[in-house]
Amino acid sequence: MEQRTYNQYCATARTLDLVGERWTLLLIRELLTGPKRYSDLQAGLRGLGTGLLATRLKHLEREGLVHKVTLPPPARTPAYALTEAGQELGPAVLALARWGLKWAMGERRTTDTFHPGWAVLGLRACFDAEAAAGLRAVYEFRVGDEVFHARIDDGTIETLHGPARRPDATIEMSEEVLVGVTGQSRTLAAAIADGAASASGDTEALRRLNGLFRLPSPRSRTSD
Amino acid sequence: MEQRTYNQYCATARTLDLVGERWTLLLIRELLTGPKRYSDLQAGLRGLGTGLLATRLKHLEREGLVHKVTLPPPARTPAYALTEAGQELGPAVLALARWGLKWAMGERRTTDTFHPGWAVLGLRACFDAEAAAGLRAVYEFRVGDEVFHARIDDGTIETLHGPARRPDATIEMSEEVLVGVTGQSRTLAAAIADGAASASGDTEALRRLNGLFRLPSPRSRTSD
DNA sequence: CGGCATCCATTTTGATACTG
DNA sequence: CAGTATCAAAATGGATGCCG
Repeated sequence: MEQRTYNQYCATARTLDLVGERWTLLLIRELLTGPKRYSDLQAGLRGLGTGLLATRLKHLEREGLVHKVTLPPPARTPAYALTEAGQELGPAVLALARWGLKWAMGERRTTDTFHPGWAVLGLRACFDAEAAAGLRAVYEFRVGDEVFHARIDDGTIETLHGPARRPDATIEMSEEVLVGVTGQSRTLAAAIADGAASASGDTEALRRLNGLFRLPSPRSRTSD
Repeated sequence: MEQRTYNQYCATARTLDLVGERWTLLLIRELLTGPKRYSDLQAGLRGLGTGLLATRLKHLEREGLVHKVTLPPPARTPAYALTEAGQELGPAVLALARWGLKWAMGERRTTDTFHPGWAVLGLRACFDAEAAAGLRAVYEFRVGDEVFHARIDDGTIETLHGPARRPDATIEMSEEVLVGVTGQSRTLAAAIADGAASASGDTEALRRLNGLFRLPSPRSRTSD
């Protein structure tokens, strides 16, 4: 089973040799918000069969982008995490996401799955480092039965799956509302203002929240 | 013939629905340095059959990322160019390239093809906007029978195929030397210093050239 | 649950031959 | 040169079955 390659001495092609196959970058997207178990990965990637998932994981492991870990007690169950090399694909994945937010989102189709983690990663894609200068805050997001948190520290952001230890502020909303925010049919601020989302915690942290993310104005590709 | 999709309401997945198929991002990479004719695209993408190239181009055209143009006189031949939406994939492609420069380059294999344009795009990937503050210069690169130019204007860079109208400086080298620079077995400055590359033109422009690009230190993925 | 193996229907792709 | 047409080889997806 020879590995397929573009056979080009080019940085882009070499990267795509490693992560350009179908599902691979989405697998990495899943892991960018923290380690995940096999079944969680399957759940996040409907359509990816168990066999292909195993193949992809083994490939990424062999190539040093992913490694197998054992979740800390009380879980003690095996999971997959990104190595440093894998983590550093974050900027590339987020660049693809930024492009998609501007040029490809549109409405949610009835056949589209949706997971809150994708929107949380979208926050990271839209994070405005300059607007966060001097801010140090942890926000917890509760959506349906999923919890995420964003840790902001003076121009840097980290978005992880799971609860925060001591969040400065907590924002809670339904999955539907988050879908609306993702597609920019409403802003997070508007959702909070009209009660579709509830926010609590440190007033100053909440006040600064709105300015931290700069969403691109959606554009149509067909009319240029 | 239904188009395959991940069926996810996620910006990354939507982007990959459009440009995630094999060869597509490399096709866009080719066009990032300017319009190209059908046969030039084939030449840059060995292994991509003519049938698939036609399919990909038609798809990208239909999706509004590429449009067909007629090259200005005296060429007057049909070519393909990126639309605004297509151009804006530049940051994503360059992010993949930056990752590859750090984590995936290694040596050139005997089976690897190489085109100077890829290295020129690599320059764009490594461009350090802060280091270019206040600089306005056009550099022309001659490698083998290919010519490119980089136009730098106070923190922005544009790298295009073809000669510059009035370059401030010209750098010339063989393809082998450029391969060495790409793989970081030697720096551009060193190549100029030891005569492997020749540079001429405005002294000030040449003096600032070296600081403009920050290459990542190559790292191994297997030993972390 | 985690993970690999197997079988099979569909798609994608790669390589080449062919046409205006 | 710019593509179409054709066909063989891979890759994918989906279902299942197995084993610890």
